[in-house]
Amino acid sequence: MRQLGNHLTIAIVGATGTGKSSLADACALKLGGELVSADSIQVYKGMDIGTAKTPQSQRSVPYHCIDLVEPDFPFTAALYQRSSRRVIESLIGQGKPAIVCGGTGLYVRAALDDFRFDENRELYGEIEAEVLADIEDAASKRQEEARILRQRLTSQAEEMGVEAFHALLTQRDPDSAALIHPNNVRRVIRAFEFLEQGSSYAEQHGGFESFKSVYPTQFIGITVDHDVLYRVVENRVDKMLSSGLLDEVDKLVSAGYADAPAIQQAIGYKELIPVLDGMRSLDEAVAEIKQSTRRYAKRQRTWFKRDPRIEWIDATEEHKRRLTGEMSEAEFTENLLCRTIAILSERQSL
RNA sequence: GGUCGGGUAGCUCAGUUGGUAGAGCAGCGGACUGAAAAUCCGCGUGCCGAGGGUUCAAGUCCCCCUCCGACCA
Repeated sequence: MRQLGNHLTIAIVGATGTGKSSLADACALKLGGELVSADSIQVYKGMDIGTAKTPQSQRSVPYHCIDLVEPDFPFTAALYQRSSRRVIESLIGQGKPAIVCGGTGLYVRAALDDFRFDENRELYGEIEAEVLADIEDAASKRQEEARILRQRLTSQAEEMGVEAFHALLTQRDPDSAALIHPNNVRRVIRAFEFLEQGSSYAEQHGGFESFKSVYPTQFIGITVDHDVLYRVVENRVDKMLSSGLLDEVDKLVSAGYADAPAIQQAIGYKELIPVLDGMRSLDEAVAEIKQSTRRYAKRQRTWFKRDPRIEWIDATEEHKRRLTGEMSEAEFTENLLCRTIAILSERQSL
């Protein structure tokens, strides 16, 4: 079994709560590989319960791309690409499979696909660091400059109004403007940033539809019917709260991270800050967390659905049995692992 | 038991002088290359509580029944 996939990278994807993490851990153990997280929030230190990071005690193999930076660090998909690829390449060098596991679609593609963020490296400068701390260093070199540009564009958008701002983009770069809805100010800003670097949003966008991985990769996706997944997700949110999510948020706030973009964006964090301030009830916040999680799961589904490389495993029945207690966590994971291995064997015999 | 108010989309409600309905939220679908757990786009048929009446035409007026709420006994 060891040889099975030792030259192969494995990606395990799907919406939150489908059971990716436990499968990926078991899979990595079985294949003698290591785990590479593809999650935009798990990269932050101190955000553990709310991001459902696999607790240290339950990790069977080394985990990478987790706890990379402090919550106020402006992390990006490009930085993720650099750090994940460094790990994957090193694992390939050692003949160990990398198990890439996560729900952030963009990060999965950044790690594995021919996505280029580095056409204009000068934005952040060359990052050749071996150590993660150096990423922070290298990034901070141009960080200030990038922030000023983005601020300038943001206030320009506010002054002009979205329509005029988009019209300006149409003048400067009609191809890119055609791809972006005027109301999507963030992306219009992004398109101007490309122009500042002498590149273009439209140009980059061209590669989106071609699903070509840079490493030989087997994609495994887990699906679960909506109603079942929603029940799983709601249970999980309740569990997070009983395991101290509120305390975790409190700690982050005390550490001065209340306004950090990561916290302001992350489901389970942004909703609880007003609770700590006494501005809203816990019940209300919890209901909102569940709702945002459901919507998030939907967006993830939409993202992964269009990737033709993914081999889907439907885990609806297994989740149902887990909910009723008929099936244990271990049996659940074992079941998914068997099906994953079957897919890998089939691939290898081709 | 009586009086008044109300029963319209999953929820909260609009609905003008009668011309067979529309907002917000929820929900669903979609997009996505340096903020992505973010950002953005699209989608509204529902026995208008039941029955009867007036009318060419009733969510809208009349009668009756029923349910909910408030008040009076």
